Amino acid sequence: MSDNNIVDEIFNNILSGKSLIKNRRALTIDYVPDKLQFRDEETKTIAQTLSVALKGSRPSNLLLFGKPGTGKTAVVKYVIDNFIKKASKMKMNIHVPFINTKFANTAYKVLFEIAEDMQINKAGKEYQVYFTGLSLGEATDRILEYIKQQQLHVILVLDEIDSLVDKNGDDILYNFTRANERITEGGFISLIGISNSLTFKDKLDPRVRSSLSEEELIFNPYKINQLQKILSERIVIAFYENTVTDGAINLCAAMAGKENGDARKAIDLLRVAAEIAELNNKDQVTEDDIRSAQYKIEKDTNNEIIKNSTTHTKIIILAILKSKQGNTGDVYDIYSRFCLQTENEPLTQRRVTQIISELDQLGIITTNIINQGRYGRSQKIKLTISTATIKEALKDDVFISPLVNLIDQYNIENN
DNA sequence: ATTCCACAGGAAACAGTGGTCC
DNA sequence: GGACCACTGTTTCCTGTGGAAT
Repeated sequence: MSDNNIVDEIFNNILSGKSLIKNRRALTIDYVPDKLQFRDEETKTIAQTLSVALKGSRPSNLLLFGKPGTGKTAVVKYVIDNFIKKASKMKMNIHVPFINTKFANTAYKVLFEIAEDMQINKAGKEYQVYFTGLSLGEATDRILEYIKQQQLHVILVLDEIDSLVDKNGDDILYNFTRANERITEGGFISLIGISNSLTFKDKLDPRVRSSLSEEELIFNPYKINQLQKILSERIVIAFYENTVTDGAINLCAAMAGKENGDARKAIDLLRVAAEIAELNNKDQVTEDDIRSAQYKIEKDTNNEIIKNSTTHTKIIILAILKSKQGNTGDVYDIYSRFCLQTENEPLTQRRVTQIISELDQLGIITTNIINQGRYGRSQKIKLTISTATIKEALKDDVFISPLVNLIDQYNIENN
């Protein structure tokens, strides 16, 4: 069969094939349903806190904790959507910049995003926060001055606040929790922090901690039966009738339940499974499709991570692959040799340790600290992905592919 | 009880880059 | 055009760790 026929077949299959999904947006991360399940108490608390703050024209800060996919962001977005509608009816002057600090990952980027979101950058040159060039102090001053002049009520939402503080410290939070002392008349800023880490608070300056966590909410992970209900409800919105089997829903909930009760993951798994079923021209999403989806998501994620890594990270991955002992020293030796072979200046051991720990966080490898007494302390490093995945991801990298061939030779010699 | 190994990982500093301001 | 600013990736320096060896 020629390539053209394969393309034709796939094209025809997809276009003429049965569609299982009727509302794709309902299966994306940004979708906020009309009614949120199992989070009534949390919704009430946030709405109450904000209502009281707006009624009394005074700030009120909130801190939300919970593992990924426990509905923190969805609940906040849900409350805020309703708030904005209400406020515009009542002609209240409120602004709600929603900043994901995983993307706006420096203090300055957060300030820039706030200015963009509140359209401060269109308000006049004296308030403008440029993409770069200003000092942090000047950028903060301009935003606060604008809030003061316009007498705005601002509810600043910082999503993934823990990653911002990890990287940049809590200076920006300090500035904003203290800002109201400077905006004495008219406007004010309330802060809602959303954190994936429960220990995040310990990293804060005591003054920031006390004012930021006036009110705290913990989002517990969803249980498997709750995930089943969430999925069932979402399926009604997103899928045509009878297109997802009960078995598929149960397996999907069980898989996501095992990983911290992550509802986002459950919905994502379902979406990919449905796409696989559609591609195969099936009438229903079954358990097999869920399993295939799980495999595809893992494979695609790892492939993307490796492909987009720097040359040094790629060489380190290959060094781990080649290392027999799998300890830091051995991996560093092999890495240094690989660098010489590819005419790269090797990084220091300190930096390599850092990269290894980053790979651990990404789930590409696992590390275990082992103590060998007199023979020191080291990490046992193991790859969690297959050699085939690594080779597939690196095959198009002209600088690295000679090393991949070298690993192949090594494997043949050792078999 | 003390020494020693082989690191882990925090803190600070630095270089290079890309931007604005005056 | 030079001063100034922030960001990223890195190096340098340093302290801490825990169990085997002495």
